[in-house]
Amino acid sequence: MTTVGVPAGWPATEEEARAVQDELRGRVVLDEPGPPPGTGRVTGVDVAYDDERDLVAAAAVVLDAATLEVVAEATAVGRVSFPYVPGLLAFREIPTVRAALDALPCPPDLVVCDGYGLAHPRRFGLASHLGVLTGLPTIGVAKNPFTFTHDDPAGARGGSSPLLAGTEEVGRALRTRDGVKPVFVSVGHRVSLDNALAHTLALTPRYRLPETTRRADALCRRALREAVGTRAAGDVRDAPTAS
DNA sequence: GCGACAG
DNA sequence: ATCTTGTCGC
Repeated sequence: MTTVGVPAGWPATEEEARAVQDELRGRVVLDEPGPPPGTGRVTGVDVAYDDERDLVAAAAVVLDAATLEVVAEATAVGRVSFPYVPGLLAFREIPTVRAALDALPCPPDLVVCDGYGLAHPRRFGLASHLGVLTGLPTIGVAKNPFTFTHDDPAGARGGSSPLLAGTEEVGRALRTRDGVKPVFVSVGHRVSLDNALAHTLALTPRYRLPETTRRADALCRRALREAVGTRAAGDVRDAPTAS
């Protein structure tokens, strides 16, 4: 199991983190359609936290895009690299997520993130940031509309409506299940919005959330439990004998 | 100034 | 994200 420390030079303040976003934002590629939905492999990434113990666990799960069966998976555990600040989520998740991706035995191809890409106060959310750092095509599928506005999409699966920052479309609210709250899709890096929506629908044959994020969520929680269990056992072993 | 705010 | 039991329903 890979263990990750906070990378050298990682931003320590909100000001530094925002400056990094402003600098890297220009490297996002928006004029590529990305891989065709339903073909090749699609990787989901997610992270679970134990702030008390300063632990983060990340998982990367590779699915066959046609069958949605698991092809490969990897996890990594690390130290919390940044506090949760709306708009700066990437600085909290990326080091451990990258370690998990690096630990995969095969190329990640398209990466589906649990959060946003372009739909971000500075148009550089987690999915875009991860895409720029890895060079991989990425999209973001979030569970909440963040600060953005949208009309309620048509009630049937496939219904969508623009996700708006003022009048600018930064993503789409997409209904993945009939009559169920939509998910919020935005482009990360090297994928078009229409393609991101098609991928999201291809990954939701049964549940609201993409199979990629469901699998990654389950795996990173398990990895965190195991890491905590290991640490707790060590603490007990190393602790002074109680009276 | 206050409240909201991906995970 | 995380704290948390049972419960209603397909």
